Amino acid sequence: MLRYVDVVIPSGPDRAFTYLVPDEFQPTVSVGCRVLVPFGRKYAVGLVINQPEASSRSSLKPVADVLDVTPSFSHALLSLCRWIADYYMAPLNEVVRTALPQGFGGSSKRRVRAIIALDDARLRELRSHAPRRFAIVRHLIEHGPELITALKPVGGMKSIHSVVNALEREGFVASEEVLPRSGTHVNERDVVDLTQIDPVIVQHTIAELPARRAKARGFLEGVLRMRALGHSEADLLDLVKQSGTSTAVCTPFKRSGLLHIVRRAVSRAQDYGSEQRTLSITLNAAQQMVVEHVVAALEEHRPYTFLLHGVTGSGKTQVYIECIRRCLDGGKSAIVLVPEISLTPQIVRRFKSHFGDRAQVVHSRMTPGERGDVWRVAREGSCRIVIGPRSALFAPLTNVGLIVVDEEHEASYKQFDALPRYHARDVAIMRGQQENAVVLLGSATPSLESYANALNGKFTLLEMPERVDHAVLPTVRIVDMTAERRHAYAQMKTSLPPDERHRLRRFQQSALSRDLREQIEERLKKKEGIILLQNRRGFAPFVSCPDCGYVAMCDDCQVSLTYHLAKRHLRCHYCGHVRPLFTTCPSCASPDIALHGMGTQRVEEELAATFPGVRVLRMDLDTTSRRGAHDRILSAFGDGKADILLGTQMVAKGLDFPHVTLVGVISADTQMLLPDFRSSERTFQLLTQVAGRAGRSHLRGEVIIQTAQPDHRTLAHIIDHNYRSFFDEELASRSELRYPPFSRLVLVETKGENEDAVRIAAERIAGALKVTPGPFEVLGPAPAVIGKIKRRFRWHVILRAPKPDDPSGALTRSRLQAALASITLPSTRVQVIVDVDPIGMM
DNA sequence: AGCACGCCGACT
DNA sequence: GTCGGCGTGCTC
Repeated sequence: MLRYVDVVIPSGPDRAFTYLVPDEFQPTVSVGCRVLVPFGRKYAVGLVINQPEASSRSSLKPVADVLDVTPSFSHALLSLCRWIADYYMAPLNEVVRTALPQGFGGSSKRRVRAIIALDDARLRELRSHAPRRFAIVRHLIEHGPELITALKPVGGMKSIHSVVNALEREGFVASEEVLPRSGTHVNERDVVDLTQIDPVIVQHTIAELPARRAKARGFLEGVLRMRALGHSEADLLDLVKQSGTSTAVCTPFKRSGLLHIVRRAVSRAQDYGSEQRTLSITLNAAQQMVVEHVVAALEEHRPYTFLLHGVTGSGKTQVYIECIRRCLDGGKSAIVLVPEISLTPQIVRRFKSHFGDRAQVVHSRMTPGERGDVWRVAREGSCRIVIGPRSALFAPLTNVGLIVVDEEHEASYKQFDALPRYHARDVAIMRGQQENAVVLLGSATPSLESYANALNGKFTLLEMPERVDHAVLPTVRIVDMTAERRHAYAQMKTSLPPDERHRLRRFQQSALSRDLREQIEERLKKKEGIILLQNRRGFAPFVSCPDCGYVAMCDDCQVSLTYHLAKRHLRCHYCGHVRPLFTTCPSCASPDIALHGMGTQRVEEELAATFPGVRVLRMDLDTTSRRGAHDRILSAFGDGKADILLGTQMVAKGLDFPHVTLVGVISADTQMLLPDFRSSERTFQLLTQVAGRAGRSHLRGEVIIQTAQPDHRTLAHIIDHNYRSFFDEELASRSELRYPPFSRLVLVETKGENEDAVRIAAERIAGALKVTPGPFEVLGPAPAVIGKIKRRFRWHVILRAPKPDDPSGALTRSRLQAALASITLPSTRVQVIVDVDPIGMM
């Protein structure tokens, strides 16, 4: 009998803990099950990762409860978590936490209640000598029991725990642990069983009701209405709410047998109201070919990775849908990864219309409960397809046959701001390997890494070079904004009186070149759609004093503040702090301001001034922060309620509006000039993607890219729609500079409020690495490009390991681990962050 | 990761 | 005596 379990605790430290298994749980507990365990003074959800034969410890606590009948984590999923922990140098418990739905890996919370009367003499005494403690007790008496976290602001103190402990010792309060959410308890609701109803009798009852029972009448009428609509069940609470009564109305009806009320487990897993019927798709020859390759691999039941390179508008989604259908026909399930931003209702509806409730969508706007429901139905097998961003990768589906990674080049697949810092595309490939599943990566602009893998034989390359329905790729033109500027300057000068000409030093250049302006004019006349990209939000990205050169900076971050027009304030795009625009320069008291650069708000304003009456929809972080705003903007544009869709990179992703014939890029420069070895790749991807929004029907599309660097190499490949020539050139440059895919990078960041401590930590880490012999070079230490974010200074050390010297990266990781273990940090308040295969290095 | 505990110093 | 700030150590 295995009487012990090793448990990792998602909300705990980076270790496993051993527990005893009481006899009653012996039959149910196994590796991969979630358990509830006593941990310190709390109860925590844990995951069984091992069942050891024996334990050397004398005192072990017993498992308090088993939360799964069948394991939540299959062997394959658990070993995937182990791989992530190892490869990304992340704690296993953190990996498990990300693999579980939000909140499912929690621990108990302490709830405190008062056990003293308000008029007690001891309380008066407390009031006089410890007013803050008194405030807590009074709050508890007045508001009832509270979680200790809710008490923090009441006392206005930092260390609330010791205070509550003291109060508990002295008999003022008592506390208990509230168990964490575990997902074992299904939500239940009361429903009226409409199949058991005789409408004639109900009608009769309604007629018999006395006049004063108008609400009961309304309730019964609601029941009849639902039945007439063809429903078999009606939610009791909904009926009650509609008739403005309480659940008490139905008790007499229940007793008389008029209504049958049953309790139902309900799931909030979305129902988009779509039918289960399977729509047929007609695939063209190229699409058919791709599907056949994938299906052949599915039938082999061996891991296989395909890279589908299909130009924008080549019909990749149809291919995914057909592949998934064939996967389901083979009795297997599927996962579809999509970048968060492209989880538009358009896409969701397409999947839903083909697969109905067999497909479930997870996205960031869902509540934790909704996500938990999807996870549960995936586990139970009632849903076979999970669609979502990064985290959908961990869906507890069994028998996964296919994993689709749409837009595989998207940077958002790499988690960079939390542990584990994993790349969902790469983990998808790993999950495919471990579960003998086919992985289908799709993109119009594959990442350099993936395309290189396709050429070297690790992946199989599939191509769709043509658009569907005989649509053709748009023509792309470059407009030189420096020439434009010279022209505008000359014009402005000649229009001024001679004695003022020499005083003109600066003028505000227009966001729109003459060429773009003419094209917009033409589309407006023809009622064709226009999309404009300006990848910067706000009005002016930086603000300065024209007299002394002072630039408004964030106090907490090393970045300039952006002026926002709507609220007329300055905002930090890193920490969100806002501050009013200065009325006089804080440095020299000059009353003037200079607004520099061009954000979406400024472009919006100029469009309104240039084209009176034009209807512009702006789509950026500021207009899409509210739930559903994103969708509202897109459907408004799709319905022709606006002429121009203007926005940041959001407008580049996966949108399909057949009436759009013009795409304008206000400025390609910000993207091209970023100090990052991937900036060319990003530029190519962003501009190709946004260009792909034009001409997706029989109407020919046109793209205008404005830039101050018309000769930039990347632009030539975009004009030609030539991915391959871009790839070859960029690969050569990566080779020369020894960047990925020729090497593997690991970024080590130190971070903290004490600048010296952060610097010293980085120096020690770099020092230790430099004396560690290993197949890598050490770059740095150096301050990060953005040297401070949210008051915390940042330093970087970069490891670069040529691929041939350390193909798996294992050597680099173990040497780094050793180096980190060998040093002491100057302060515990310096954080060390390891990012394997970093995506951004700013 | 919490959380407790022990120390010092500021403040009542 | 109360509280914050900080370092240190523990959780099966």
